[in-house]
Amino acid sequence: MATGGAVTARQLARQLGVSQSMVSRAFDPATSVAPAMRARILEAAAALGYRPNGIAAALTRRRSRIVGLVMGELQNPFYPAVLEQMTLALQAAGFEALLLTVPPGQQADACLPRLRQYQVDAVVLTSASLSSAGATHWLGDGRAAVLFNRTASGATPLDSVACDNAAGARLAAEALLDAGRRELVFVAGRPDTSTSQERERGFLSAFAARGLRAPRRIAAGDFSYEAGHRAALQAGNADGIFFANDILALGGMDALRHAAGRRVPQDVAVMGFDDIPMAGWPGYSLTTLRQPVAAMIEATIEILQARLEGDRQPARALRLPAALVPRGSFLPAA
Amino acid sequence: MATGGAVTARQLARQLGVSQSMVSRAFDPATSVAPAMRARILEAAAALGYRPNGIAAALTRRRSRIVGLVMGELQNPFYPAVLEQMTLALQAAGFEALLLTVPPGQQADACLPRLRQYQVDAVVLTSASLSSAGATHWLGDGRAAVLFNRTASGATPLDSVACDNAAGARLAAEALLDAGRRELVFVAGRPDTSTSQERERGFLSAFAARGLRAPRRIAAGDFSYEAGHRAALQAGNADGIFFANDILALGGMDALRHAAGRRVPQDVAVMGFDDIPMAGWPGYSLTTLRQPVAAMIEATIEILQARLEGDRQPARALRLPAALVPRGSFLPAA
DNA sequence: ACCGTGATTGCATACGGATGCAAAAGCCCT
DNA sequence: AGGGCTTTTGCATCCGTATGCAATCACGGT
Repeated sequence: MATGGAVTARQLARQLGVSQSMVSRAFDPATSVAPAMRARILEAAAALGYRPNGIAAALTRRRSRIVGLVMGELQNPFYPAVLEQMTLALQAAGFEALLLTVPPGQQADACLPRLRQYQVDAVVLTSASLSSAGATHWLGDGRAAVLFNRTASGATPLDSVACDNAAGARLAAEALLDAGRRELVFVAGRPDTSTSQERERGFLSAFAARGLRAPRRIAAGDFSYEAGHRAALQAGNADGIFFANDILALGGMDALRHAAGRRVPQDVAVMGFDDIPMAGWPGYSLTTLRQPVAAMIEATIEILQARLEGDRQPARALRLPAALVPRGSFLPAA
Repeated sequence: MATGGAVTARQLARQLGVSQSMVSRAFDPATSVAPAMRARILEAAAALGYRPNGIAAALTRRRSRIVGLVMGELQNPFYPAVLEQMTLALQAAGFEALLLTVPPGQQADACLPRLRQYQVDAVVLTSASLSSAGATHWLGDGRAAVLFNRTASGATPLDSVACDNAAGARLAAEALLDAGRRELVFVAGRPDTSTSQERERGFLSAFAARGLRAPRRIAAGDFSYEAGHRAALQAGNADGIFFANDILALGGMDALRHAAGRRVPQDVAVMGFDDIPMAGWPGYSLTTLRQPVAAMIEATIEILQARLEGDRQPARALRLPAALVPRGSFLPAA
């Protein structure tokens, strides 16, 4: 805290000959203060550099306006942009973001005590999840929690915001099938993630709808470049591969071209999911499905605020549509 | 804060028949409490899920144990790993990380009031900087600040931790020259960053030392893939290009290969700086200089702690050596 | 058994603001 | 001018913990 020369509300008040409460109220737009008085206080505050002590305010208000941001998978290039936009959006909504990192694939439960200790109002779990017990306990305290880019498993009572992975993956399958590709392969990522599962389900559903037999499935095991690379080497003579995300697809493309000697897209069409920045690089030019990140973040924050204001509706799983981004790694029939 | 069912020190104390102060002291390893008493309290605390309220503690202790992490350039793939390791290291040192984002190239001064309001103990500025006035004011409050991967400009009294950009860049120049490359080009990034400036200086110094005329310089203007791509297209028939960082180099390589029809490394050797994950991908296999990220983070935190404990020495600019990572985009003579 | 000394413990208060409640001040209308 | 109301304002108190100070305790030495 190091309250070096920090001016306090009392000092400001004394100097103005008013009570400390008035200073406090002047900063709360919801309370009624005579306009002249408020102006006088705010002006003096600006002059002296006074700003209410957020820590002290949190103590009495019993709300810290701090949101915990729990990130798994930071090394996936999809997330830096999310992180950046998310912190900006939180700031715009009047929150601060406390950043926690969780080893990929691990439950975020271990972070809860620390978040609780710092009286965080809410958590956004990005590619991380919470045990059902952890979630219930957390929510029971009147705190909020939203899963971002994950959906709650089973009966875990958590709100979630994600893109419609299944529908997006189905678009991918349909585009590949419409282009006449028949030897298709799905490369799965981390098996315990809702993203990988939903994308697989959506991809398969297109085959079922057309009465085609299910495509081959290769388990990459992980959402990494290396895993995609390894997986692609097992794809044999497939003429189309849909990877559960872009980073897998990039590894896969490199393997296909440099190790397997196959041409993309002539010999094999490649599609990914997320639309990370590198997907657009000319060296890859990866056809993919774009997640509506900005809209997802906006929705996340709206849910958060509603919950903090006491919304007690049952948890919702919000899904926003993914958009097909055609690029050189596979040009869908127009 | 939402202190739902949160147990307070008083409740715990009452239940144990001791005073609230004892509970407080039991959690502070520095105070002397009868071992049996401490054990009893900690045990009961664990049973009831009590943890001291960090917000309240911050208020009395006048230290929040929160560190502001100001990030510019999050879209540069060098930073996610930094961010991840930094938060983990901060956590290990008993701090929480408050994440703020700053538009690239902008001073971080605008964040200070918000950080001050939340009584942050210290700031780590990663690829962002502070005006001299802002720094002085901040430090004057008894708070700490460390620049990471930047060095303070002019008389700004800030500690900084960075890798030895000049020495690293000189290594690059020497390797290229030793391999007989003569038509060299330096591609600069954001002109107002210490990283770009120091790398340029180091690169040039090798030429001066050998009595060679300075290499050509192309200003990319920015540390982005696109900027690197554009810059490379102006490189003409250079036989070696050193880009101010990896992301520029990747854009450059793609431009050289796909747009300029030049082979890397046969026609033109390419080197970057940072060693981001993609530099190791087979499609690029970029020879680069690796920043000692782990050591840099460790040093950052040590400085932070020393300053918070009252260290008043003049600001230091710590530099850790970068290591040459030879890859396919240019194989230095052994 | 008594005193001195250092280790434990409890008491009271402070940290900086928010807020319920009651007093004070305006305001409108008759 | 006076009564009934609505705003404004000040007072007092509380949020949950840390900590200086004084009281209490345990224990060794004589």
